[in-house]
Amino acid sequence: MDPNTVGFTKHDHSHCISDAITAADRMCRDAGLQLTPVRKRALSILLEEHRALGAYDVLARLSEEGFGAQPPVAYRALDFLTKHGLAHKIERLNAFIACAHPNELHTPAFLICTTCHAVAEAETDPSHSLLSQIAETTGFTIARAVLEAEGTCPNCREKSAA
Amino acid sequence: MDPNTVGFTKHDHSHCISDAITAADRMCRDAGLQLTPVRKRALSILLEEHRALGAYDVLARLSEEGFGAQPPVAYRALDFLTKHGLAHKIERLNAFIACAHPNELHTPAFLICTTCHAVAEAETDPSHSLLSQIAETTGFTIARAVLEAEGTCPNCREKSAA
DNA sequence: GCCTCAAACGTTATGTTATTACATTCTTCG
DNA sequence: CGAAGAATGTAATAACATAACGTTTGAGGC
Ligand SMILES: [Zn+2]
Ligand SMILES: [Zn+2]
Ligand SMILES: [Zn+2]
Ligand SMILES: [Zn+2]
Repeated sequence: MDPNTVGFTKHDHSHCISDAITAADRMCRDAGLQLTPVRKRALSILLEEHRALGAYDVLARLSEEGFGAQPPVAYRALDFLTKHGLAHKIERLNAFIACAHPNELHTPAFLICTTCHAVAEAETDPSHSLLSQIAETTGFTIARAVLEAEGTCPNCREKSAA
Repeated sequence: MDPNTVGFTKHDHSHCISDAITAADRMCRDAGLQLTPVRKRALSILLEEHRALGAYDVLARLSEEGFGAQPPVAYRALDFLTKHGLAHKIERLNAFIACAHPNELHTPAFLICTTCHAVAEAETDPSHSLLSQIAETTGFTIARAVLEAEGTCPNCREKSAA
């Protein structure tokens, strides 16, 4: 697996935001979805931070910029983004993060560093996953999977060893 | 995998509660832990229901029975139970469920039926898991994993087909 | 058995996350 | 244009969770 896939590495952040927005724009156009100003701004806020943000964090920034100030403003935008694969909810944190692999259909897995609070999104092969196997043997049909691991990222591990 | 492992099947419920309580009693004694009345009752409430209960559901039943009526009463009991492997938190539901495999050290995986709200706990082999593999290739150290799948259980699938 | 101290418990208060309900505006399309 | 549905805004409330502090209890040392 490409380490970059997993997000604990440095990268060209200025480009990654604009690229993601462009991709989202095109995806929505192609799918007949409305990437409205609030929704687009909510996505760019998540992209800028590059970490998991609570709905109220997003809301605060949206309302500063003239959008509505009530919770549904943030929750609706985030619902749209998560529904269409542009963002994901990290259940363990009750927080949201921009998708690192849009376009591609995927079952994301997240690695959450409890020290620096970085969150990396890894791609998984759904057909080989543990849950799929369990589901197969029991007759359960999976609609959505949550795969999240908490622990220490390589960077923090290194620092604590030093 | 034994289908019973996974909890969508019928079973001898009267025994499963008392057995689990007995096992918990012994486990706590052996480990030098105090399975106090609130904690024991919280566990039996989870066992009786055999599904995921919110902390406030547990609290309501505890307070009816003369225990404290404030949220920390429930949260503290549930924290104890989850910390020592007698119960688990289902992150997707913000709810708690009695462990189906106490004693054994395990990384539980849950199958959540969105129709009947049953929750089954399956055992996993941590070393073979997807997350472990990802972690290994990226240098991430996993402390705790959340594996939850939402979908349709065999019973509900059958009914909807009929 | 008695004392000490940490753990457990109870309560008040508050913080955080999320939804319901309803009025208004914008878009789409015939 | 006009109807229908989607998107937005706001107010109110529900649901989930923790902080802080005083009191009780009981495990473990003497
Ligand atoms: Zn970036
Ligand atoms: Zn880290
Ligand atoms: Zn378990
Ligand atoms: Zn079901």
